[in-house]
Amino acid sequence: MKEKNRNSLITSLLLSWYEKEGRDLPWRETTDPYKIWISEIILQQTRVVQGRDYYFRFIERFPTVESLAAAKEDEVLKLWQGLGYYTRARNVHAAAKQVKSIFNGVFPSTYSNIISLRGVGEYTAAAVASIAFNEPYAVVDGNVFRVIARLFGISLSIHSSEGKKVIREIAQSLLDTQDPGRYNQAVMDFGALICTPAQPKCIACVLQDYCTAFAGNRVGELPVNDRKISIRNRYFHYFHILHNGSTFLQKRNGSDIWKNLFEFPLIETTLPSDFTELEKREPFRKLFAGISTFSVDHRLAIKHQLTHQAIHTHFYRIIIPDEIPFNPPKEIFRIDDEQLLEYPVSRLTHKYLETI
DNA sequence: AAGACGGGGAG
DNA sequence: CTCCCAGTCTT
Repeated sequence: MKEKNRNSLITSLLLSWYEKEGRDLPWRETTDPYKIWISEIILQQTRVVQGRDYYFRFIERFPTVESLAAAKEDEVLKLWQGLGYYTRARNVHAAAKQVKSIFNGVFPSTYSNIISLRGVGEYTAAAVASIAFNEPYAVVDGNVFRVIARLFGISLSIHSSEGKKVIREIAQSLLDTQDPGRYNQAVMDFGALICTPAQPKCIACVLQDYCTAFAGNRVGELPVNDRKISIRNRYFHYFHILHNGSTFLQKRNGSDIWKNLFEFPLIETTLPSDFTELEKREPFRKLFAGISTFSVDHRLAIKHQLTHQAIHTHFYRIIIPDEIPFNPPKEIFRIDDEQLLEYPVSRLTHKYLETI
């Protein structure tokens, strides 16, 4: 019973803190489940400041789930350009079509139906179900993990299934079932503003007296994150080809990075490579088959640092004389320069386009 | 259970 | 440079 009192005290302190100090976020002004869903997808692994403008643009272009379902994937990706994790854009589009075909165009109103949508996992389903439909599901995101691990002194890794299970159970036990949506947003704001990853504001914390980590001087050690990421080096050599007043693009596919985004013809190597060395490679000969004379101009070198890979990139501008016929492999298509900006591209390719 | 998936900001 | 952000999906 002591435990129960402590938990309900924590919950009410969290709620009264949120009442005074909670953030003013645009998607909190709506009760439209579609818009709340979009905001939750955009905010996956993404800071509020980074996603905010994307949310406005997305909602303006696609104000309803029907409008999104009717869109072309390229346009959805174009709106997502620069935000990262492009699977979210493809999934959100696919999910809108699911809503249309499976739920008659009406956004589903229960946790189990919401989680059946593409790209919606436990977190997003709990968030939308609680905020838009008042369903009693506690969210567990990075903030919640940190807040609960510290409050309750949980030393289990946040990547272990046991750790996830324990945190999820505590989160659910803290939930205010009268207003689950408000409670969920309160914990997340608390994690984002007070119980931050680095230099948490313990001095100003209303839960200080109830925090196991604070009492044991372990705030800096929790939550336990034993993830070790290795960074892979990759070498991309892009060719901005000019021929007869047009240029050339291709679409990325497979299960690699930037799936379904566009880019210039590319040769990837596992080791650093200069142009002279590239010319000797089979992919280069295949790309420029029959082209004996062309001019080469090294335009840009960029190291693009991502979470799991470092992409060392060179952009070359290749000018092929107009009188020489150029017939690249079929996956590479010809476009006019003015059309270049209509295609969704990675941040990396966009940086190059900004220089020309 | 472990990796892959982006980009940016903070320290 | 490392860490991590309103996570999800694939292997």
